[in-house]
Amino acid sequence: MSSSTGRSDLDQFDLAILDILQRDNTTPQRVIGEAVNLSAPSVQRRIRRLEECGVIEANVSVINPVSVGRTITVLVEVEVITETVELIAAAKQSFATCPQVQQCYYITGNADFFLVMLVSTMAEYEELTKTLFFGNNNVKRFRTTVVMDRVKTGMAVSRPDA
Amino acid sequence: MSSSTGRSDLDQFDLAILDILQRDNTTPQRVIGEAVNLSAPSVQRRIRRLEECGVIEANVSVINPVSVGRTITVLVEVEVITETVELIAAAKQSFATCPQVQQCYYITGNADFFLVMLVSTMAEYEELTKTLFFGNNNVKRFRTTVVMDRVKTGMAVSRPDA
DNA sequence: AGTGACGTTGCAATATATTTGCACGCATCA
DNA sequence: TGATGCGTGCAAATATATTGCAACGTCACT
Repeated sequence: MSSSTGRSDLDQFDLAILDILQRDNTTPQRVIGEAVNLSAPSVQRRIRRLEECGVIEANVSVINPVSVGRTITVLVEVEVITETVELIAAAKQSFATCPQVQQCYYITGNADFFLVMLVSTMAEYEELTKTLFFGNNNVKRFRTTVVMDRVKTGMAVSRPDA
Repeated sequence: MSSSTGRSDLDQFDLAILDILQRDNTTPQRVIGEAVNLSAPSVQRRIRRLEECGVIEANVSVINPVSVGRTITVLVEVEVITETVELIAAAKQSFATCPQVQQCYYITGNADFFLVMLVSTMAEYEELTKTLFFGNNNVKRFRTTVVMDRVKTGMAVSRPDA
């Protein structure tokens, strides 16, 4: 019952802790405790709870794509032909498992999918389109946009109130 | 000279470490060491180097937006009227500082910006459009798309080879 | 009001992880 | 050949995370 996060009664302490962890999750619990006025063990137990109930989904390092050669970010809007449950599931699967697809959203509106992709060269991207889009009978159309500036990136979620 | 990551000669050890850290950066150095065949101190020194040269940009917790009430993901394509350096910089600034804007890309093509936004209600979104788009004389047009399924999210970058 | 169950807290002790000092190995290059 | 630089592992030192425990508050029910 506590796998996907339904309701979570997060108090101000939890929210404050989450704010810090979203910025830097290597912050020592002692320091977090000082910041939120709680003891380190208390912080630790709250973090554990947040992890167990799925509020904290992951703890990750964010790396610079350029440093591993992924210099180009492209955005792709994909429109499919038929929207059956099976075909949509198959499309989700194929996009999600492609290493160059960093993010994939199933959307309303004209298009059906929106992808954020990281590639090393445009040649690599073109190659990918052959398998990902042209190779998929159910893809009607796709529109590619190249990113000039990654103005703001990340997974941070700001709290509704503050 | 080592602020923004230009060249980085990452060897197989570094890449293997980054793969692990991108999945779970709470993995003990000892465990990482066992996985990549290196001692814990060596792993630690490599991680420090990767952080110093900007390969590792951040260490963060990823939280479930729903758990803090941000239940709706919307994608927005924004087209501006005039593309002067100053006006573009101003737009970047206003998008980047908006808490509900999780990601912002400056793009080629018909539109000029692409935003990933997290909001609690559509009413909240509508309110935001008043300040962010309608309130900006330089915004010609914006197109809103609502996300039905966050199929794949995250900031992970897969290595070009493997 | 009294009482018991429950949940959370802080402190102190313990376990675990990170960081540093040091000597060694292995390249490159004069 | 010998000096230098860089990275390594081991072991010790340091810092951090985790757990046991007693105490406190809240709530429901007597």
